[in-house]
Amino acid sequence: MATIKDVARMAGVSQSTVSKYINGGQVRPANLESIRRAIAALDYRVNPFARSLKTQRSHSAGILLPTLSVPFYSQIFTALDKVLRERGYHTIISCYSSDHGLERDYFNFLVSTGVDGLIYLPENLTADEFSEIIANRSVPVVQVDRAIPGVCADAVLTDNTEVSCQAVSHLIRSGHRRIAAITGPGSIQTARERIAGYLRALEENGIPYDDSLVLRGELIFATGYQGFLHMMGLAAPPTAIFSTNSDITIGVITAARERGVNIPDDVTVFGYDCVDVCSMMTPPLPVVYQPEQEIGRTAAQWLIRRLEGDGDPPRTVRLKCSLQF
Amino acid sequence: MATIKDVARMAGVSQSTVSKYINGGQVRPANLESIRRAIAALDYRVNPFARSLKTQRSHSAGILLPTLSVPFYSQIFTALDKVLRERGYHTIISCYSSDHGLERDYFNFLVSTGVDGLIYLPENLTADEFSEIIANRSVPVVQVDRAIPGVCADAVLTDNTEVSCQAVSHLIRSGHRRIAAITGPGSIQTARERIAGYLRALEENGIPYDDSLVLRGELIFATGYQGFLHMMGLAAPPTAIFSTNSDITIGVITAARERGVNIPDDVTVFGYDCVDVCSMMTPPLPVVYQPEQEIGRTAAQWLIRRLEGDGDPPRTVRLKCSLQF
DNA sequence: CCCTGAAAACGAATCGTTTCGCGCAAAAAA
DNA sequence: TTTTTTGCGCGAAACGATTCGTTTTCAGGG
Repeated sequence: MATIKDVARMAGVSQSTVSKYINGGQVRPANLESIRRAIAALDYRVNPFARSLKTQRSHSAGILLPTLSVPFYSQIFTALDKVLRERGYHTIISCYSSDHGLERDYFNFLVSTGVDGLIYLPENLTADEFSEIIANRSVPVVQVDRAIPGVCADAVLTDNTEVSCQAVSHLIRSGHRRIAAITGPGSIQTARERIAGYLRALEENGIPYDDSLVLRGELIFATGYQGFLHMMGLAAPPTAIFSTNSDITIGVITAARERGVNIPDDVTVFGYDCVDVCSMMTPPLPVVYQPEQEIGRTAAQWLIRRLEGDGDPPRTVRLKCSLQF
Repeated sequence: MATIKDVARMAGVSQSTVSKYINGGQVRPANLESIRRAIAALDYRVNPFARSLKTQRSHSAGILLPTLSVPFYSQIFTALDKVLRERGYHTIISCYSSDHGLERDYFNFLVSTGVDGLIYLPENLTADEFSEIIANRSVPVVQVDRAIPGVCADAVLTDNTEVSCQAVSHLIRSGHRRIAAITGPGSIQTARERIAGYLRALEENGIPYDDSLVLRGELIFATGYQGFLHMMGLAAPPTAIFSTNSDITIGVITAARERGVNIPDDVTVFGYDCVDVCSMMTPPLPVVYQPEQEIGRTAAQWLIRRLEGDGDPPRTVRLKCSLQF
């Protein structure tokens, strides 16, 4: 492989001039041409490792999230990636499968890999673990969808509580009084917020809270599937279910189909995410739409700002979700 | 940031000894302990750039694919990533949005980024473009799901023709004679193969081929949606539709719902991929299941083998798909 | 007590860039 | 023409690890 030295020799200039050429500095037209030719002749390409060693930058951003198998996350990623790429960054991705140990390890690994910055969708990490890994390293982090309490870093979130309240209120207006909620574990911020919205809607409408109608579990198919069976087995089953995650929703619907329970005649289901799947149901499922594109774009833009040296105090934004019928 | 030099000084040994310690060589117990302490005291971490410059390896694998928004791809990625991570590689991902220009650019970019190897799901690149980018660089490439004709590299594929033939034969056995196929553009290998299977099934069952029943378009929602409307508008509409992609299937079903066409009473739909979504339909959609896990795992394992120096001639495997009712 | 040989430490060179200060020459101002 | 400015090229010193050939260390045997 040819090096910058070879190019310099062949072009009859010094290394520094070639370097300047490569990085867009001023070079005399005559030299410019001979360097161009030498590079072409030698098929020279910059060695990224040497460059990074010198600059201490890799032009890469780490993305740490639970999984890409959930459309909500993969959509966010797609939007992220587009923006980052346009700015010359590539993305190093890590999925920790909702495993606390892996989450910590990958976070660590990612940081020591030399990423310039990090976009992070947290789940189990504590503020202490976070600080310990980041230590006195200068790696900007943008949190997405959830924020670790006590961590000092940007966060791009959604208005879970607000939109959940709207969704449940909508069910109440449609005449439902016994409304179940199937959601993620209490350790996950978004799950807590969505339940908070659910509770607020009940309260605002004077409906007493029934503990047996709220179910928490992992954010997976089985939670919805079994949750549905559980709810239908109650002495007084709900007439509507607020399902706060796409996998859970698919589980709920599959269980209903297998049991011959008709949606929405026998029980109404309100979903979250994966709008296209919900809208292909007969009739379409009402659903909470989250602005994945905007979330991803915003997070990427914020990270880039930090990478360009913005030292302002961390900020948080709550993007608006909407109901889709 | 502390360097290996600082550690050496504090521990009272030479750099090379510290290096040996880090990389798991033999070190005298006394030194071992003092190095350990120095590293902890200084919070020293290996500088990945310096290491890579020296070794010319980054311990990273590039993944180049059309998008992660399609479950089939994201599932493959998930499986890939797991295997690679376990072996200490991180993954740099690039989605080219089915755009020929981006595909070429990102391929180039990825290679010049310094990845050790590449897992590649190709779409538009020609063998010439491929060779020009790879040139005399020693970056092993494993192709996935599709293979560029004339390119000399490993390929992990599925038996598209075979399973498509089975699917269509199944429809025929159920009494269908007018079966439509909605599929990807002819430029995509898998689309061609699936149509080949469709044709073989017709032929084996003595059903004449009707050109108006085969529709090619992009692998997106709109193709299915409009394809469905088109088919139903024919003078003699089909009684079954073989839909060879998940987004297309969702489009087909949405269009059917909006038009009040009942599936499967009015028209039968046979899907491809996204088994969980298909199985939540009432009744479940029959569907071709592709072994995403196995595809991803195999590709990752093959790449690792190459990275470990395996110089055998390239191989190709066709993994078996199955029908799911 | 010395010698021997293997194990481990050493020091310097190297990987391929970028950067910094200096100097020269040509263009602009006097 | 002389002086000042400006524009570019040059050479050498980093960046922080690994590696290689050589020297030191230290048991154990004679």
